[in-house]
Amino acid sequence: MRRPCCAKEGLNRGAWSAEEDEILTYYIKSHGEGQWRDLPQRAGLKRCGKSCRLRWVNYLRPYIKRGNICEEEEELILRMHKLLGNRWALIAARLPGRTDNEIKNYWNTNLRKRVRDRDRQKFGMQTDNESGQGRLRIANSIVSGEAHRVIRTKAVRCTKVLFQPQPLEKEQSHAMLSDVPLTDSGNPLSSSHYPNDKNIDFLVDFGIDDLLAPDIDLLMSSYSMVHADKGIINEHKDVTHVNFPAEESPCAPMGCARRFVVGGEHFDLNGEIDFNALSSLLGEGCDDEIFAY
DNA sequence: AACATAAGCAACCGCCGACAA
DNA sequence: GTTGTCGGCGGTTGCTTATGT
Repeated sequence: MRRPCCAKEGLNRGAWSAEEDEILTYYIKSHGEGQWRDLPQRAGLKRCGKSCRLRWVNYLRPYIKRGNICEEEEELILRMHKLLGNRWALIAARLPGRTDNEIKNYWNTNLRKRVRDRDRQKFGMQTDNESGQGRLRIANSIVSGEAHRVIRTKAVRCTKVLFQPQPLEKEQSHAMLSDVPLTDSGNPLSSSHYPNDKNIDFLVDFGIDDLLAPDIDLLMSSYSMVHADKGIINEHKDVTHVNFPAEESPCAPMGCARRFVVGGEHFDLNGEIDFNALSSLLGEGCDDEIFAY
């Protein structure tokens, strides 16, 4: 039987006071993160451990950016959401200083409605205003990113993928896809497995996630270029290689560790795959076909 | 000015996967 | 293989603020 993360009685709830923030920040800076269950007691906070973690992660942690999501970030969110669905933590991981909660809130309050209206225009449906609906709380399958089906895929073994270290032009993005994927046995795939092959075997053998990682790298690199121009960020400029150490990637068919390195930082890619996004990525129209395996 | 409604967002809840015993 | 714990995630709630009437 799972015990609750903390005793609920006598604990503070709701908004955090400045004093609580100070105590939590001081404690974590001197003792480090982790041990959230016991942290409140040790720090002298009348809060649930989960609440402490959430407060730290979403608000108190250093280098958190708040508000003013710029156009480039917004574009990145839209594209990532199209690729990954509601995987807020994954999306936030690609937006330095942003938290999953902020991205989620931003999507729910700004982007979702906008994209939904766009989709409805596209499919000739009513807008919210036209139908007289108010604030939507329940999940709506027509909501963007979900208007087309999102499929959970099985990953395949992939032990190592290397990218050329030279700087990439945007036009070269799709060329990244052809950077020596490996088969289960570790051998390079034949040219028949490359993206312009419509054969479904391409998806099975190549590994759908392998397609997405480069695309996300592209997103990051293009995003970084824009921001580097503005002097905002530059830490993601050098997308140099993708590496899947065999010992870290047992890569059973159900779960391949999808890890890539951007500017020295490691990212894991675990996500639902949007095949429509994939089709646009590949420049192939597969709207009418759903591949599941 | 007062009230109603909508929007924004911090925080909570419950579930799940990873891990250890 | 089973059970319990922990940390993390996504969905949802509810309070606060903004806007409309």
